[in-house]
Amino acid sequence: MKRSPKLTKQKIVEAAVELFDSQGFDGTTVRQIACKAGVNVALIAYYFKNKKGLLEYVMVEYYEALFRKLDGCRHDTEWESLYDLLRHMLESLVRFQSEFYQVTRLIHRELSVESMLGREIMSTYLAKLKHYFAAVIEEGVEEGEFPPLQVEGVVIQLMAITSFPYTYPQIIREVFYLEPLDEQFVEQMVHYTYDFLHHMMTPLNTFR
Amino acid sequence: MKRSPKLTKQKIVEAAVELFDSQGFDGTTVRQIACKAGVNVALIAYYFKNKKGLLEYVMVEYYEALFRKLDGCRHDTEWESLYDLLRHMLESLVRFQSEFYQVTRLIHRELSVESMLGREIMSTYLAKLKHYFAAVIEEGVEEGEFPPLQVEGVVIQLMAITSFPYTYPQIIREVFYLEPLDEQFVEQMVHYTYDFLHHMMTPLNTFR
DNA sequence: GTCTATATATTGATAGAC
DNA sequence: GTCTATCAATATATAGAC
Repeated sequence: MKRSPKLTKQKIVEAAVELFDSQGFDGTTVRQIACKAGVNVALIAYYFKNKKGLLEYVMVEYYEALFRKLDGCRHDTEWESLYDLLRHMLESLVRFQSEFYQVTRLIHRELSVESMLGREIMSTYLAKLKHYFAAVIEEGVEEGEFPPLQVEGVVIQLMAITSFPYTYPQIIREVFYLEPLDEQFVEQMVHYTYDFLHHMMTPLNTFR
Repeated sequence: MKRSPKLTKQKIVEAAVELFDSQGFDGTTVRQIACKAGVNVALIAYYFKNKKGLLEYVMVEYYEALFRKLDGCRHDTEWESLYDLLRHMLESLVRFQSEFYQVTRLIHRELSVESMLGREIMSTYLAKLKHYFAAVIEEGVEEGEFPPLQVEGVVIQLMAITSFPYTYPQIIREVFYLEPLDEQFVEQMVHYTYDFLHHMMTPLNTFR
């Protein structure tokens, strides 16, 4: 029985995302993926060369989609200040991470193990992500819209705040009894981020 | 050739920490651990029952030490306000995570995979950690030292900010070109955390 | 406490029929 | 594109000598 190639490939990706997310990359076998996807094991090698190739495909797809969305903030939406743009971008980031929460978690986890692939992802996509936000902040500082602030420090903390609930959703669930995927929580998260930003932009602070 | 049991056990733990940290739990074999520790493979089962038991031992040891240190903030050091105590506790947390950076990273990573052990660690130690900080903040709010604020939200963000550099040290290194284990960086981190706290305590903010 | 030797299972990947 | 069958490597865990 032949199947549409597009469908088979997609089913493998979906199964892999689910299993990599819940069990980790090394904790997942190609057989489990094939079984969950309802396809033959050999098809993983056919479409993705090997298990690592499948992981790489998922990671690249995720970041390409993220940057398409962030580019949309720059060009599509109307923003009347850099502060406004920054808020748009941060909200987009939070919502993207929430929407693709499984890939978000699995990427961050695999990023934390020492590997070639992790290093490549960091040097390309994470460096780009940092630059997207740092550039806007730097521009705001230069134009006098923002007070002088340590750009890198702000970006690190923005990354920390926005990623935490989606890399450790179980902590949010089992320690704080909140549901990180609820729209209510997402709005709360966006609010937190806005507040943090607002504080950073308040000149009277001692933040250096 | 007989060896001191204390030494052998410790050598296994040290090797395991290093390998679990860099390669992940599932990515590490008991043979690698035994080899790195310079002991026989069978001794892992002798001392820790199995690989999972070794991981559990490392995690429990880490959190027990952390809480001993945090308890020290409450009782040993002199603090003249709850704000002061909170700062002491946060600095202790940051420095502890920096000192045992390998275990910090491996625990956070393994916490992000769906497992019985992870759930147990969360429901005991992370819940306790949350309570340690939440209790001080709540006390401060009740006594009027702090303005009214959403305690849980503050704790989530404190956890996010303080843990990020030690769960993703490679991001700090390869994207921001900073060394997360330098005393200079640690001081910067403590400073960030203090600043965040200071902002939260400033009543004029819109943080709810 | 420490070792060797081994049982048992499972892994990722592929060759080749269809 | 999809399948079966299988290879070769590696995994954890343990039994039993020392």
